[in-house]
This record gives sequence, structure tokens and C-alpha cells, in this order.
Amino acid sequence: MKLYNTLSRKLENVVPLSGKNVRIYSCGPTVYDHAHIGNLTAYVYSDTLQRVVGAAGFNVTRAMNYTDVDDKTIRRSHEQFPQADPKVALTLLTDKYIAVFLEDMQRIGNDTKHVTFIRATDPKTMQGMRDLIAALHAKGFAYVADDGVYFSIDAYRKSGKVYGQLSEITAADTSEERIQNDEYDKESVHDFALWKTQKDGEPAWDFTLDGHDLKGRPGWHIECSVMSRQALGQPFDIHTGGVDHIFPHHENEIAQSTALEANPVMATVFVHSEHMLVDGRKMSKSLQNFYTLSDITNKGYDPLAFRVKVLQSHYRNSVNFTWESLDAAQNLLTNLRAWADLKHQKTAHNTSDELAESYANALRAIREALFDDLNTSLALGHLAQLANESETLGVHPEKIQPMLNIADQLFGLQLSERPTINDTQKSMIAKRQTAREAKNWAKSDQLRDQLKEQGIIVRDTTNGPIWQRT
RNA sequence: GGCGCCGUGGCGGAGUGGUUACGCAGAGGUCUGCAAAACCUUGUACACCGGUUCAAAUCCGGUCGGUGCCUCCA
Repeated sequence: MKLYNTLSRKLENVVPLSGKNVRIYSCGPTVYDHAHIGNLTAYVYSDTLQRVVGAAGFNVTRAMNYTDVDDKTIRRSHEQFPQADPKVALTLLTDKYIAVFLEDMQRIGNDTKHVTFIRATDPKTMQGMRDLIAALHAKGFAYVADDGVYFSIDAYRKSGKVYGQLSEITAADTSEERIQNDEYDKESVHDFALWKTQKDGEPAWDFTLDGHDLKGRPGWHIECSVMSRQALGQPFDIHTGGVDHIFPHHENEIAQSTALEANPVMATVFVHSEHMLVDGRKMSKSLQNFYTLSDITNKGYDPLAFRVKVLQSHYRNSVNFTWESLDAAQNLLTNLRAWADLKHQKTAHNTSDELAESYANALRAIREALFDDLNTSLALGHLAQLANESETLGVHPEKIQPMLNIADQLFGLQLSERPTINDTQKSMIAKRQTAREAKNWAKSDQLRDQLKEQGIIVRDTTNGPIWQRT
């Protein structure tokens, strides 16, 4: 399969570093509030990457971090738990939003079972960060300042390595204004914090370096360098994130992770997803176009309709979220479900070879599209076409279930395990049919209404009644 | 200023140097107790201006517009 690698700015074949094993690290959320739909978009794409790499025949290992200590989490934890000890407050806040995040992930169909989630404040991560900072310091890549420990990009460059390979940033790119406004005590404007010493009221972890008492907390970038190495080893295969991570976050991760290594490669492929826009504009609270998943579900949309909406775009293009396009996604999801429900209904069964062949063809086209840099839009189009054709062609009784299983593996739309209706409901449909044949429209309509209340919609086709769950 | 992404029919949205993407919505028709679905027909899509070419929406250049990053950010 091919992926666009931000490092080379080209499509590249996925070639694992080790056998058939592909190790993926995804930058996860800062858990200080509900994720917004833009955040969730990025996770739908990275989840799809995990699914597709697996479907391509590789063994996937994936890790994702929780940034559970930073300015925002600390500020929020003070606001929400003003009486609590700072560390306790932080844990209360981040526990809450980790739970919310996991629930959102599951609601939109992301696989959370095959991902290792790691907290920045996990003791193992903390110790790893202290160790890495100390090692960087020992080799001259880090220096102690009044407010923390900084990474020296100058030292990194002097060691013969390239800083800025993802973003191609140069010193000239930093404006005069930024230099003048710089409030931190660092030697060069590019240098970034590895560790920040404690300010009043902040949660802090012990850290002693070269005789300095540096009780405080880690910087943002160091977390990912340590967690990815602890979980996956280094170098690993694929690093994912949003385009906003390219600089500075991933650039700095690479520098930290490779400063002490002969091989200056943190990960062989970097995959970055574009942002979601809402009504063609960046999401912002002031534009009132800032939504969470609950905002969507509270309007009656299925969370998986959001997934469909996201998958209808390509991850390297900005998705434009509009309510009208979410309507379209919801309708498509309903049609896909109606298709899946046909497997239970003999009147819709069709054992023709042509139908079996059309499944095989669609499957081939879907895999081809996904293996070509995750063309989810094209792939989903093929699936939708198959579902629409089933209205006239029916479904193949032996081939439909395997088809749905594979579709679920790739798209995560939960089509494969939809249950049949119960015996009472089946007999209601039969009674309704009898009533119709007797032209007892009042009774037949009444039965149809009753079924509808139970979430079963009945349609009359030339072959007989067909039901679908709403 | 530096580095990116993008501009496709009513709404979304792939893709491509010459051939229907697809989905959703709309109109007319067939079918139909009603409803729904399906099927048939239908809408003269590729921001603008130049250039290359037998042929460009697709390549090149420019213009305009949107959007993002430039140490909080999916």
C-alpha cells in the first residue's frame, strides 16, 4: 500500500522496518475538555490507517498518548477543582476527559481495543522523560535555564543533523516581532522547553539534574519522544498527527529522539491529516461553528453518520462540514444499514454468480482505493453503489456476510452484526401481508405503524415485504 | 514575509490529458391501496486569464478567492 510521507513529500510504498510488523504512533488529545469534531476527524483517519494497514496484511501495533499535563489542563483543573491539591485536581480533570474521549472514540466507531493508550504523567513515562532529558543534557543537547531545561537546536545542528526536515523551516522564518515578544529564558528563539520548573500552585514532579533542583513538569514534545520509544521502539514505522503538528511538535520530537542516535530517523513515515472546516471556515467559538460530538447527536444524528461524513473525504484535503452534508451522510448510512439487513430476508436473496462477482469486484476496487493513500471517499463510493444495487439485485445469501465483515474491518461502520427481527415481529409482517391481500388497509397500516414504533420499517416490493431497522 | 492545503454540478466529494465517479437532494415518468424503495429520463460540473497540445477541468505560468502552520492547537 502507498502513503503520502510528509518527510519526502511523496507517495511511498509502506515497507515495514521489521518483517510484517508496522508500528504506528498517533499524537493523541490534550484531555482538558470535550474533543471537537475537528479533533475527532483526525482520529477517524488514523483509525482508518490502522484498519487499512492491517487489511494490507501487516501486523499493526499502535500507541496513542494522552497529554494530561500542560498549561490548559492545569488551568482547567484549577477552575474545576479549586480546593484540591494541584496534582489531585489535575488527575480528577484528566480522568474525566479521558473517559469522555474514549466514549467519543467508540461512538464514532474507532477501534480503541487495539491501541495502547499512554498518559504523559504515567510514572514510567515520567521516568523516561527525566532519563532522556538527563542524557541529552550530558551530551550538550540540553541546557538548564531559570525556568526550565531547553533543547539546543544549535547543538543538534552542529552534531551534523538536520533540524526542520518536515517543515523545511529556517531561522529566517521567525519574525522580528516573535523574537521581541519571546518571554522565555532560552538561548535561541528556536529552542524549546524539555522541562518547565514549577510555578505557584502548579502540580510538579521531582527532577534533579546536574545539582539543580528542577521540580516541575515535562514539556509537550518530550512526552511523545519517550512514549513512542517505550511503546514501539525506535525507529518505528508510521507517525500520525494533524497538519498543525508538523511544526513545531513533530519537528521537535524528531530532534529529541535522534540527537543521541547514529540513525537520525525517529519514524520512517509521517502522515498528517488536514483540518476540518465548518461552513468553509475554521472552527472557532466566536464564529459559533464549534461543535462537539454531542452537539451532533443532540440534533438526532447518528455518531456513525459523522464517521461516514469524514470518510467521504480524503484525509489530505480539508473536509467541509455542513449540516446539509451530514444529512447526506446520515441518509447514506441508513441505506447501507438497509442493505445489511437484507441478509436476514429470504425474499431478497439472490444466488446468482453475477452478484457474487460484483461483490468480488467491489471488494477489489475498495481495497485498491484504500491502499492508494487511503482514498476513503472512492472506497466508500464503491460500497454505497453495491448497497444501492442490492435494491434490485438483492443480496447473495452466502457472500453478503463475509462482505459485511470486510466492510466493517475497513470502514468501521458496524454493518456486520445487525440482528434479525424477533418472531413476534416476523408474524406481524406476515399478518400484515395477509391483511393486505384481503385489502384490509386499516389493519395493514396499523401493523406497519406498530412495527415502526419498534424501529422496523416495512416496504412492499414486487417480491414481497422487506424490513429494515432504523 | 516563510512553509502548506485548496477552489469540481443544489449540497458534499473522488478522479483524470480524450471515456458515467460516487453519495445526498431536485424534476418528469413507470410501478403502487397508501407509504417507501427501485428502475427509466433529466440537469450542458470542473474559480478566472493566458500558454503547451490534435485534444485541458486534468500539464505550465499568472490572477483572484478560501483555509492552515510559523513554538497552545487534530
